Formats: sequence, structure tokens, C-alpha cells
Amino acid sequence: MPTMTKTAELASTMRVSVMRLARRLRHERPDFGLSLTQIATLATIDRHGPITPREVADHERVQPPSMTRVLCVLEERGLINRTAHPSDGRQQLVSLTREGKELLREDRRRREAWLAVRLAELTAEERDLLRRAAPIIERIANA
Amino acid sequence: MPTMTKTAELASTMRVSVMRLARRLRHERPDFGLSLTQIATLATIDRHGPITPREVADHERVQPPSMTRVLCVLEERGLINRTAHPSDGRQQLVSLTREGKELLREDRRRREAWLAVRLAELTAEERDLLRRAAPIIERIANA
DNA sequence: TATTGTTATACTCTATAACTATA
DNA sequence: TATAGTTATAGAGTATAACAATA
Repeated sequence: MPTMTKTAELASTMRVSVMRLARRLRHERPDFGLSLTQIATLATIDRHGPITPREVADHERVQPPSMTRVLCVLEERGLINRTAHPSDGRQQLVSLTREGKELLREDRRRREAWLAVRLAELTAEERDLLRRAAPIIERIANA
Repeated sequence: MPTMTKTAELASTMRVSVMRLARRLRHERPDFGLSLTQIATLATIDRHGPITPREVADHERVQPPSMTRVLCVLEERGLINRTAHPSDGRQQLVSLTREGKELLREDRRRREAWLAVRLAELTAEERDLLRRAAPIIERIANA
């Protein structure tokens, strides 16, 4: 069954190329003196609006005590706000400050800058190919 | 200049999709009780044949003392061999044992299994698109 | 009694500095 | 004197266990 073999080969090729580009993108990350987890936590808080620390921990697949430490750092830097939960005295609600949003925006802008330069070096046909491939890659990731 | 804007948009789309798939692939990683660095080190040694610890450290972008510890663990597990350098008494040459090669092969097989299933769910046209996109992604990563 | 968030403590991974042996 | 590899030590980051406050 040749199709199966070819799919396995494609899986191998895709895995290598995607992981390699991801490593490169990670490496080209701008440095705001924040760790990857700290940046990712900001993104999660930005995306899921006012959210409890427990929920943030679940999203980031990290234990609550670890998230406590991350949130303390982000709070000290003035990147997040904590407010009391309206109906449950045990919980808190965390959200981004204006500075937090600004930092996240700048982080994204700089991350994409390196990749944009690489893409500009491609031919128009190659860029078009990637434009059509990206949604498929995204779909696989979300499967 | 609309082309520039479109390239920036593509950069954004590509970054998100690639990073997301990479995270997913990382998460679907089999567990042999070895860390990511340890597995990556095995792959580097496999790829670059008999190689000195210093060179392995450079490849993995890690400092020599850190690599010393990684190599000690791999040696204790019987995954690598160390032999004296033929002409320089200070250096060593590291290579994979049969067990090391086997573990690496099994690791790859399991990692690709999840992705292969996802790819098999696509249409033939979509797979063909990815087949043509993969080398371009690889080229960007190596740029 | 169960749950949220925190504190105390330990483990893993990586780094820098200092040391040994060879070139 | 310079370089390869190691040992000693320290700093992030995350984990589990135990605790306080609230449901």
C-alpha cells in the first residue's frame, strides 16, 4: 500500500521541518526579561479575559503553586491586575494592564519581524503555497 | 505597498500555526524517561557520527558542563559509547550504541504515528500541498 | 468536607567559575 | 599558554505536600 508509506514519509518530513522552524522562531524571541511561561501566561490572560489563577494554571498546564509565582512576577512588573471575585471570596480575577497589553503586542510584532524577512526572500509562488498550507497545519494542530 | 502587508499577515499566520503544531507534536512525545535535551543529543550524535562532547554541546547550543551531565546519563543507560580520540589525548569521541539507535528509531516512530493519522485524514490534494510546503518551511528554518 | 490560593521545600536543567590533563 | 573535559556551586523553573481562608 504505497499511500500509507508516502503518508508516513510526509509525517516524518513535516515533523522535522515544523519542529525546526518552531525552534528557530523560539530562538528569535525578543527579550523583555520574561520567561516563555511568563509571556505565554500574559497571552492566555489576554485571550481569556478576566480569569482565575486556577484557570490560568490549567490553560498553561502548570500546577497552581507554579502559577502563583508567575503571577507574582507579572504583578510586580505592573503587567497584570488582580481583583476580588464578585461572588466567591476564595477566588481572584486576573486581567492585563495597559502595559501588559502593550508588551504583548510588541512581543508579537518583533517575533513576526524575523519571519517576515524570510518570507519576503521567497518567490511569490512559494509564499502563495505557504498561504494555502498554513490553515491546514493549523487544523492539524487543533485536531 | 500591499505586498508587504500581505507578507506580514502571512508571517503572523505561519508563526501561529507552526508554533501550535510544534507544541502539539511536543506534547505527543513518547516518554522513555529522557528529557528533550537528552533525546535531541542522541539525535545529534546519531546524525554527526563519532563526535566530540564539545561539538555536541555546540550543536545543542548548551555549555560543555551541561553536556557533560547529559552524556553521563546517556552513558549510564548504555545509549552511547565514549572512545579516546586517536590523535588528541584531551578529546573523546562519542557515538550511539545499538540500544541508543534503537531507542531513537522507536522515539521517531511513535512521534510520527500521531501526525501520520492526522495526515491520513486530509484529502490527497491537501497532503500534496503540505508535501510541497515542507521543504520551504525547512529552508526558512535553516536560513 | 471540598476548593482556592499560598507557603515551604525539593528536584531538574542549565549556567559560570575553578580545576586537571593534554597540546 | 591555550584547549577539552570535569567538578563545584548557583540560579531558574516547576513539582509535591502542608496550610489558611472560604464555600
